[in-house]
Amino acid sequence: MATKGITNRQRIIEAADRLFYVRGYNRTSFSDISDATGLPRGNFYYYFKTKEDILDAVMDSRVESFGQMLKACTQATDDPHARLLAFVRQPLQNEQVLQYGCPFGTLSAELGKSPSAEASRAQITAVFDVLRHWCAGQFGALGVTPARADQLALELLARMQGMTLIASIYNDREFLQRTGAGIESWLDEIIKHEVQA
Amino acid sequence: MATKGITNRQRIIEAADRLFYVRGYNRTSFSDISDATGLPRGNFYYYFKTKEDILDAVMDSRVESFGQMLKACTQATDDPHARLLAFVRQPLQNEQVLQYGCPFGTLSAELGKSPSAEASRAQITAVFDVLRHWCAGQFGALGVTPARADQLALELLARMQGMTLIASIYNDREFLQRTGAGIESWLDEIIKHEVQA
DNA sequence: TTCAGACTCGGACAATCGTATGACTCCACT
DNA sequence: AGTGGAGTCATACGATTGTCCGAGTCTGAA
Repeated sequence: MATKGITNRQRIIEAADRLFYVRGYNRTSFSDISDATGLPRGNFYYYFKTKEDILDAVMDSRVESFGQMLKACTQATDDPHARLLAFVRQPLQNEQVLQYGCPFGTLSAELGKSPSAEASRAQITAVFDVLRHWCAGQFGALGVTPARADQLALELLARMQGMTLIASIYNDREFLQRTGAGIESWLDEIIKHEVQA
Repeated sequence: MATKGITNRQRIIEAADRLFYVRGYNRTSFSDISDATGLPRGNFYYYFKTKEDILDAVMDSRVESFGQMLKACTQATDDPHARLLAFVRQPLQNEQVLQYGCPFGTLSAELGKSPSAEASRAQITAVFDVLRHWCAGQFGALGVTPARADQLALELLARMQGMTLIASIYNDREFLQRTGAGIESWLDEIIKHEVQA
Protein backbone atom coordinates (compact mmCIF):
# COMPACT_ATOMS: atom_id res chain seq x y z
CA MET A 1 0.00 0.00 0.00
CA ALA A 2 1.67 3.06 1.31
CA THR A 3 5.06 1.47 0.96
CA LYS A 4 5.91 1.88 -2.69
CA GLY A 5 4.22 5.25 -2.65
CA ILE A 6 6.47 6.55 0.07
CA THR A 7 9.47 5.20 -1.78
CA ASN A 8 8.65 7.17 -4.90
CA ARG A 9 7.76 10.21 -2.89
CA GLN A 10 11.13 9.97 -1.24
CA ARG A 11 12.80 9.58 -4.60
CA ILE A 12 11.17 12.79 -5.79
CA ILE A 13 12.29 14.65 -2.71
CA GLU A 14 15.85 13.45 -3.01
CA ALA A 15 16.11 14.35 -6.68
CA ALA A 16 14.50 17.73 -6.10
CA ASP A 17 16.80 18.33 -3.16
CA ARG A 18 19.87 17.76 -5.25
CA LEU A 19 18.55 19.78 -8.18
CA PHE A 20 17.44 22.70 -6.02
CA TYR A 21 20.90 22.69 -4.53
CA VAL A 22 22.84 22.44 -7.77
CA ARG A 23 20.62 24.44 -10.13
CA GLY A 24 18.52 26.51 -7.79
CA TYR A 25 14.81 26.35 -7.11
CA ASN A 26 13.56 28.58 -9.88
CA ARG A 27 15.72 27.03 -12.55
CA THR A 28 14.61 23.53 -11.68
CA SER A 29 11.54 22.38 -13.60
CA PHE A 30 9.26 19.42 -13.19
CA SER A 31 10.83 18.04 -16.33
CA ASP A 32 14.22 18.12 -14.67
CA ILE A 33 12.93 16.18 -11.71
CA SER A 34 11.17 13.83 -14.06
CA ASP A 35 14.37 13.16 -15.95
CA ALA A 36 16.30 12.63 -12.74
CA THR A 37 13.84 10.20 -11.20
CA GLY A 38 12.50 8.50 -14.31
CA LEU A 39 9.02 9.16 -12.99
CA PRO A 40 6.55 10.87 -15.33
CA ARG A 41 5.83 14.54 -14.74
CA GLY A 42 2.16 13.98 -14.18
CA ASN A 43 2.88 11.64 -11.32
CA PHE A 44 4.19 14.41 -9.11
CA TYR A 45 0.76 15.84 -8.66
CA TYR A 46 -0.25 12.69 -6.84
CA TYR A 47 2.27 13.42 -4.11
CA PHE A 48 2.54 17.18 -4.23
CA LYS A 49 -0.15 19.60 -5.23
CA THR A 50 2.23 22.38 -6.22
CA LYS A 51 5.89 22.94 -6.82
CA GLU A 52 6.06 24.83 -3.57
CA ASP A 53 4.86 21.70 -1.78
CA ILE A 54 7.92 19.93 -3.11
CA LEU A 55 10.04 22.78 -1.84
CA ASP A 56 8.47 22.43 1.58
CA ALA A 57 9.25 18.73 1.65
CA VAL A 58 12.81 19.41 0.52
CA MET A 59 13.31 21.99 3.23
CA ASP A 60 11.93 19.61 5.81
CA SER A 61 14.36 17.02 4.56
CA ARG A 62 17.26 19.42 4.84
CA VAL A 63 16.20 20.51 8.27
CA GLU A 64 16.13 16.92 9.39
CA SER A 65 19.50 16.16 7.87
CA PHE A 66 20.97 19.21 9.57
CA GLY A 67 19.27 18.16 12.76
CA GLN A 68 21.02 14.82 12.58
CA MET A 69 24.30 16.58 11.95
CA LEU A 70 23.75 18.73 15.03
CA LYS A 71 22.78 15.65 16.98
CA ALA A 72 26.03 13.99 15.98
CA CYS A 73 27.94 17.07 17.11
CA THR A 74 26.06 17.03 20.39
CA GLN A 75 26.61 13.38 21.13
CA ALA A 76 30.25 13.35 20.13
CA THR A 77 31.33 15.09 23.31
CA ASP A 78 30.09 16.81 26.44
CA ASP A 79 32.26 19.86 25.94
CA PRO A 80 30.28 22.69 24.28
CA HIS A 81 33.48 24.14 22.89
CA ALA A 82 34.36 20.89 21.17
CA ARG A 83 30.80 20.66 19.86
CA LEU A 84 31.03 24.08 18.30
CA LEU A 85 34.37 23.17 16.77
CA ALA A 86 32.84 20.06 15.23
CA PHE A 87 30.01 22.20 13.87
CA VAL A 88 32.40 24.71 12.34
CA ARG A 89 34.44 21.97 10.70
CA GLN A 90 31.41 20.49 9.02
CA PRO A 91 31.39 22.62 5.84
CA LEU A 92 35.16 22.43 5.56
CA GLN A 93 34.97 18.73 4.82
CA ASN A 94 32.04 18.93 2.47
CA GLU A 95 33.30 19.10 -1.08
CA GLN A 96 30.05 20.38 -2.57
CA VAL A 97 30.04 23.46 -0.37
CA LEU A 98 32.92 24.72 -2.43
CA GLN A 99 30.92 24.42 -5.63
CA TYR A 100 27.39 25.28 -4.63
CA GLY A 101 27.64 26.99 -1.28
CA CYS A 102 25.62 26.33 1.84
CA PRO A 103 22.34 24.50 1.09
CA PHE A 104 20.49 26.90 3.36
CA GLY A 105 22.35 30.07 2.61
CA THR A 106 21.96 29.91 -1.13
CA LEU A 107 18.35 28.82 -0.88
CA SER A 108 17.64 31.65 1.51
CA ALA A 109 19.22 34.17 -0.81
CA GLU A 110 17.04 32.85 -3.60
CA LEU A 111 13.78 32.58 -1.73
CA GLY A 112 14.25 35.82 0.14
CA LYS A 113 13.35 37.57 -3.09
CA SER A 114 9.66 36.90 -3.49
CA PRO A 115 6.62 39.02 -4.23
CA SER A 116 4.96 38.52 -0.87
CA ALA A 117 7.33 36.04 0.66
CA GLU A 118 5.53 35.65 3.94
CA ALA A 119 5.40 31.87 3.85
CA SER A 120 8.86 31.30 2.38
CA ARG A 121 10.49 33.79 4.70
CA ALA A 122 8.93 32.23 7.76
CA GLN A 123 10.19 28.84 6.64
CA ILE A 124 13.68 30.13 6.00
CA THR A 125 13.98 31.75 9.39
CA ALA A 126 12.61 28.58 10.94
CA VAL A 127 15.40 26.67 9.27
CA PHE A 128 18.09 29.03 10.46
CA ASP A 129 16.55 29.08 13.89
CA VAL A 130 17.44 25.42 14.24
CA LEU A 131 21.11 26.24 13.82
CA ARG A 132 20.81 29.45 15.78
CA HIS A 133 19.27 27.87 18.83
CA TRP A 134 21.64 24.95 18.82
CA CYS A 135 24.66 27.24 18.70
CA ALA A 136 23.14 29.52 21.31
CA GLY A 137 22.59 26.47 23.49
CA GLN A 138 26.27 25.57 23.28
CA PHE A 139 27.38 29.10 24.07
CA GLY A 140 24.90 29.19 26.92
CA ALA A 141 26.31 25.96 28.30
CA LEU A 142 29.67 27.69 28.35
CA GLY A 143 28.31 30.15 30.86
CA VAL A 144 27.44 33.33 28.99
CA THR A 145 24.05 34.95 29.36
CA PRO A 146 21.27 33.78 27.01
CA ALA A 147 21.17 37.13 25.24
CA ARG A 148 24.90 37.06 24.64
CA ALA A 149 24.73 33.43 23.59
CA ASP A 150 22.20 34.31 20.92
CA GLN A 151 24.39 37.15 19.71
CA LEU A 152 27.37 34.86 19.44
CA ALA A 153 25.29 32.22 17.65
CA LEU A 154 24.20 34.74 15.02
CA GLU A 155 27.73 36.00 14.58
CA LEU A 156 29.00 32.48 14.13
CA LEU A 157 26.38 31.73 11.50
CA ALA A 158 27.16 34.96 9.71
CA ARG A 159 30.85 34.16 9.61
CA MET A 160 30.22 30.71 8.26
CA GLN A 161 27.80 32.00 5.64
CA GLY A 162 30.26 34.60 4.47
CA MET A 163 32.99 32.02 4.37
CA THR A 164 31.02 29.57 2.23
CA LEU A 165 29.75 32.28 -0.10
CA ILE A 166 33.17 33.73 -0.86
CA ALA A 167 34.72 30.28 -1.07
CA SER A 168 32.14 29.13 -3.59
CA ILE A 169 32.44 32.29 -5.67
CA TYR A 170 36.18 31.90 -6.01
CA ASN A 171 36.14 28.12 -5.71
CA ASP A 172 38.99 28.67 -3.29
CA ARG A 173 39.64 25.67 -1.08
CA GLU A 174 42.57 27.29 0.63
CA PHE A 175 40.46 30.28 1.64
CA LEU A 176 37.84 27.91 3.03
CA GLN A 177 40.36 26.12 5.19
CA ARG A 178 42.10 29.28 6.30
CA THR A 179 38.89 31.08 7.22
CA GLY A 180 37.59 27.98 8.98
CA ALA A 181 40.71 27.99 11.09
CA GLY A 182 40.17 31.69 11.72
CA ILE A 183 36.68 31.01 13.03
CA GLU A 184 38.02 28.29 15.28
CA SER A 185 40.57 30.60 16.84
CA TRP A 186 37.87 33.23 17.17
CA LEU A 187 35.89 30.70 19.17
CA ASP A 188 38.94 30.15 21.36
CA GLU A 189 39.21 33.87 21.97
CA ILE A 190 35.54 34.15 22.85
CA ILE A 191 35.79 31.38 25.37
CA LYS A 192 39.01 32.72 26.81
CA HIS A 193 37.60 36.19 27.35
CA GLU A 194 33.94 35.65 28.10
CA VAL A 195 33.85 32.39 29.99
CA GLN A 196 34.74 32.13 33.65
CA ALA A 197 36.49 28.83 34.08
CA MET B 1 19.56 59.95 -33.29
CA ALA B 2 21.35 57.95 -30.73
CA THR B 3 20.03 60.17 -27.96
CA LYS B 4 16.53 58.88 -27.33
CA GLY B 5 17.75 55.36 -27.95
CA ILE B 6 20.32 55.53 -25.22
CA THR B 7 17.71 56.97 -22.91
CA ASN B 8 15.41 54.02 -23.41
CA ARG B 9 18.26 51.59 -23.18
CA GLN B 10 19.21 53.14 -19.89
CA ARG B 11 15.62 52.94 -18.72
CA ILE B 12 15.58 49.21 -19.45
CA ILE B 13 18.82 48.69 -17.57
CA GLU B 14 17.62 50.60 -14.54
CA ALA B 15 14.31 48.78 -14.37
CA ALA B 16 16.00 45.41 -14.87
CA ASP B 17 18.59 46.31 -12.25
CA ARG B 18 15.92 47.01 -9.66
CA LEU B 19 13.86 43.95 -10.61
CA PHE B 20 16.86 41.61 -10.62
CA TYR B 21 17.71 42.92 -7.19
CA VAL B 22 14.24 42.71 -5.71
CA ARG B 23 12.87 39.62 -7.45
CA GLY B 24 15.99 37.84 -8.65
CA TYR B 25 17.20 37.25 -12.17
CA ASN B 26 15.35 34.06 -12.94
CA ARG B 27 12.05 35.26 -11.57
CA THR B 28 12.16 38.46 -13.59
CA SER B 29 10.56 38.17 -17.00
CA PHE B 30 10.57 40.45 -20.01
CA SER B 31 6.96 41.20 -19.20
CA ASP B 32 7.99 42.47 -15.78
CA ILE B 33 10.53 44.80 -17.32
CA SER B 34 7.97 45.84 -19.89
CA ASP B 35 5.47 46.70 -17.19
CA ALA B 36 8.07 48.61 -15.22
CA THR B 37 9.29 50.69 -18.14
CA GLY B 38 6.13 51.04 -20.18
CA LEU B 39 8.13 49.91 -23.20
CA PRO B 40 6.74 47.03 -25.25
CA ARG B 41 8.39 43.66 -24.84
CA GLY B 42 9.38 43.41 -28.46
CA ASN B 43 11.43 46.55 -28.19
CA PHE B 44 14.01 44.98 -25.93
CA TYR B 45 15.37 42.93 -28.74
CA TYR B 46 16.47 46.08 -30.46
CA TYR B 47 18.83 46.87 -27.61
CA PHE B 48 19.65 43.43 -26.26
CA LYS B 49 19.81 40.22 -28.20
CA THR B 50 19.15 37.98 -25.21
CA LYS B 51 18.11 38.21 -21.60
CA GLU B 52 21.67 37.47 -20.61
CA ASP B 53 22.76 40.56 -22.50
CA ILE B 54 20.52 42.59 -20.23
CA LEU B 55 22.11 40.86 -17.26
CA ASP B 56 25.54 41.80 -18.56
CA ALA B 57 24.52 45.42 -18.87
CA VAL B 58 23.02 45.38 -15.38
CA MET B 59 26.19 43.91 -13.93
CA ASP B 60 28.27 46.51 -15.72
CA SER B 61 26.01 49.15 -14.25
CA ARG B 62 26.41 47.75 -10.75
CA VAL B 63 30.14 47.48 -11.15
CA GLU B 64 30.29 51.10 -12.16
CA SER B 65 28.10 52.21 -9.30
CA PHE B 66 30.27 50.27 -6.88
CA GLY B 67 33.30 51.73 -8.54
CA GLN B 68 32.00 55.20 -7.84
CA MET B 69 31.32 54.24 -4.26
CA LEU B 70 34.89 53.01 -3.89
CA LYS B 71 36.13 56.19 -5.54
CA ALA B 72 34.22 58.23 -3.00
CA CYS B 73 35.76 56.20 -0.19
CA THR B 74 39.18 56.70 -1.72
CA GLN B 75 38.87 60.44 -2.20
CA ALA B 76 37.32 61.09 1.19
CA THR B 77 40.62 60.69 2.99
CA ASP B 78 44.24 59.70 2.58
CA ASP B 79 44.15 57.29 5.49
CA PRO B 80 43.62 53.70 4.28
CA HIS B 81 42.15 52.77 7.64
CA ALA B 82 39.52 55.48 7.39
CA ARG B 83 38.83 54.43 3.82
CA LEU B 84 38.15 50.87 4.90
CA LEU B 85 35.91 52.11 7.67
CA ALA B 86 33.91 54.14 5.17
CA PHE B 87 33.63 51.07 2.99
CA VAL B 88 32.40 48.91 5.85
CA ARG B 89 29.82 51.48 6.86
CA GLN B 90 28.32 51.56 3.39
CA PRO B 91 25.85 48.69 3.72
CA LEU B 92 24.91 49.73 7.24
CA GLN B 93 23.28 52.87 5.91
CA ASN B 94 21.57 51.25 2.97
CA GLU B 95 18.03 50.40 3.91
CA GLN B 96 17.48 47.96 1.06
CA VAL B 97 20.33 45.75 2.14
CA LEU B 98 18.19 44.66 5.06
CA GLN B 99 15.42 43.53 2.75
CA TYR B 100 17.21 42.15 -0.27
CA GLY B 101 20.79 41.62 0.79
CA CYS B 102 23.92 42.63 -1.05
CA PRO B 103 23.30 43.25 -4.77
CA PHE B 104 26.38 41.24 -5.66
CA GLY B 105 26.18 38.58 -3.01
CA THR B 106 22.62 37.53 -3.77
CA LEU B 107 23.19 37.68 -7.50
CA SER B 108 26.31 35.59 -7.13
CA ALA B 109 24.48 33.00 -5.09
CA GLU B 110 21.85 32.84 -7.79
CA LEU B 111 24.12 32.80 -10.82
CA GLY B 112 26.64 30.48 -9.25
CA LYS B 113 24.18 27.69 -9.87
CA SER B 114 24.24 27.21 -13.62
CA PRO B 115 24.57 24.24 -15.93
CA SER B 116 27.95 25.24 -17.28
CA ALA B 117 28.39 28.59 -15.66
CA GLU B 118 31.67 29.48 -17.24
CA ALA B 119 30.61 32.89 -18.48
CA SER B 120 28.50 33.88 -15.49
CA ARG B 121 31.08 32.70 -12.99
CA ALA B 122 33.84 34.63 -14.66
CA GLN B 123 31.72 37.74 -14.57
CA ILE B 124 30.85 37.28 -10.92
CA THR B 125 34.44 36.84 -9.89
CA ALA B 126 35.33 39.88 -11.97
CA VAL B 127 32.80 41.87 -10.01
CA PHE B 128 34.09 40.72 -6.67
CA ASP B 129 37.62 41.29 -7.82
CA VAL B 130 36.87 44.98 -8.01
CA LEU B 131 36.07 45.05 -4.31
CA ARG B 132 38.81 42.58 -3.50
CA HIS B 133 41.56 44.53 -5.17
CA TRP B 134 40.43 47.82 -3.76
CA CYS B 135 40.40 46.44 -0.22
CA ALA B 136 43.72 44.72 -0.79
CA GLY B 137 45.10 48.02 -2.00
CA GLN B 138 44.07 49.73 1.22
CA PHE B 139 45.54 46.99 3.38
CA GLY B 140 48.67 47.10 1.28
CA ALA B 141 48.94 50.84 1.82
CA LEU B 142 48.91 50.12 5.52
CA GLY B 143 52.15 48.23 5.16
CA VAL B 144 51.31 44.53 5.09
CA THR B 145 52.60 42.27 2.35
CA PRO B 146 50.55 41.96 -0.83
CA ALA B 147 49.72 38.33 -0.10
CA ARG B 148 48.52 39.18 3.39
CA ALA B 149 46.61 42.19 2.07
CA ASP B 150 44.72 39.94 -0.31
CA GLN B 151 43.91 37.53 2.49
CA LEU B 152 42.58 40.33 4.65
CA ALA B 153 40.54 41.69 1.75
CA LEU B 154 38.87 38.34 1.21
CA GLU B 155 38.18 37.95 4.89
CA LEU B 156 36.64 41.39 5.04
CA LEU B 157 34.38 40.65 2.11
CA ALA B 158 33.36 37.34 3.63
CA ARG B 159 32.45 38.99 6.90
CA MET B 160 30.39 41.62 5.17
CA GLN B 161 28.63 39.05 3.01
CA GLY B 162 27.77 36.93 6.01
CA MET B 163 26.57 39.99 7.85
CA THR B 164 24.23 41.12 5.08
CA LEU B 165 22.92 37.61 4.44
CA ILE B 166 21.98 36.92 8.05
CA ALA B 167 20.66 40.44 8.51
CA SER B 168 18.39 40.09 5.50
CA ILE B 169 17.17 36.65 6.52
CA TYR B 170 16.11 37.88 9.94
CA ASN B 171 15.44 41.44 8.84
CA ASP B 172 17.42 42.38 11.90
CA ARG B 173 18.65 45.95 11.85
CA GLU B 174 20.22 45.69 15.28
CA PHE B 175 22.29 42.71 14.21
CA LEU B 176 23.43 44.61 11.16
CA GLN B 177 24.63 47.54 13.23
CA ARG B 178 26.21 45.38 15.91
CA THR B 179 28.07 43.19 13.45
CA GLY B 180 29.17 46.20 11.47
CA ALA B 181 30.67 47.62 14.64
CA GLY B 182 32.32 44.26 15.24
CA ILE B 183 33.96 44.38 11.83
CA GLU B 184 35.19 47.88 12.52
CA SER B 185 36.85 46.86 15.75
CA TRP B 186 38.28 43.82 13.98
CA LEU B 187 39.86 46.26 11.54
CA ASP B 188 41.31 48.18 14.46
CA GLU B 189 42.80 44.98 15.86
CA ILE B 190 44.31 44.06 12.52
CA ILE B 191 45.98 47.41 12.18
CA LYS B 192 47.14 47.42 15.74
CA HIS B 193 48.81 44.03 15.46
CA GLU B 194 49.99 43.81 11.89
CA VAL B 195 50.97 47.35 11.00
CA GLN B 196 54.23 48.85 12.09
CA ALA B 197 53.58 52.51 12.80
C1' DT C 1 -13.27 -14.01 -7.03
C1' DT C 2 -14.33 -9.67 -6.54
C1' DC C 3 -13.62 -5.01 -5.52
C1' DA C 4 -12.09 -0.61 -3.40
C1' DG C 5 -8.39 2.11 -3.11
C1' DA C 6 -3.48 3.04 -3.50
C1' DC C 7 -0.62 3.97 -7.08
C1' DT C 8 1.09 4.80 -12.01
C1' DC C 9 1.12 6.45 -16.41
C1' DG C 10 1.02 9.40 -20.62
C1' DG C 11 -0.85 13.11 -22.45
C1' DA C 12 -2.99 17.63 -22.68
C1' DC C 13 -4.36 22.04 -20.57
C1' DA C 14 -3.78 27.27 -20.51
C1' DA C 15 -0.35 30.37 -19.52
C1' DT C 16 3.92 32.26 -19.93
C1' DC C 17 8.58 32.09 -21.30
C1' DG C 18 12.43 34.26 -24.30
C1' DT C 19 12.92 35.28 -28.97
C1' DA C 20 12.00 37.20 -33.39
C1' DT C 21 10.01 39.84 -37.31
C1' DG C 22 7.96 43.20 -40.35
C1' DA C 23 5.73 47.40 -40.75
C1' DC C 24 5.53 51.77 -38.83
C1' DT C 25 7.12 56.75 -37.37
C1' DC C 26 10.41 60.13 -36.98
C1' DC C 27 14.32 63.04 -38.00
C1' DA C 28 19.01 64.32 -39.99
C1' DC C 29 21.05 65.11 -44.10
C1' DT C 30 21.62 65.78 -49.15
C1' DA D 1 11.56 66.87 -51.58
C1' DG D 2 13.17 62.70 -50.68
C1' DT D 3 16.18 59.07 -48.93
C1' DG D 4 18.07 56.10 -45.27
C1' DG D 5 18.73 54.66 -40.94
C1' DA D 6 17.55 54.95 -35.96
C1' DG D 7 14.04 53.91 -33.09
C1' DT D 8 9.24 52.13 -31.98
C1' DC D 9 5.50 49.15 -31.95
C1' DA D 10 2.13 45.24 -32.04
C1' DT D 11 2.11 40.78 -32.84
C1' DA D 12 3.28 36.01 -32.90
C1' DC D 13 6.42 32.15 -33.05
C1' DG D 14 7.89 27.57 -30.88
C1' DA D 15 9.18 25.91 -26.58
C1' DT D 16 8.55 25.18 -21.92
C1' DT D 17 6.29 26.09 -17.69
C1' DG D 18 3.31 24.27 -13.69
C1' DT D 19 -0.93 22.10 -13.34
C1' DC D 20 -4.31 18.69 -13.96
C1' DC D 21 -6.99 14.63 -15.49
C1' DG D 22 -8.81 10.16 -17.23
C1' DA D 23 -7.73 5.72 -17.81
C1' DG D 24 -5.05 2.19 -16.45
C1' DT D 25 -2.39 -1.38 -13.13
C1' DC D 26 -1.55 -3.58 -9.00
C1' DT D 27 -2.65 -5.44 -4.43
C1' DG D 28 -4.59 -6.50 -0.02
C1' DA D 29 -8.93 -7.43 2.20
C1' DA D 30 -13.61 -9.43 2.00
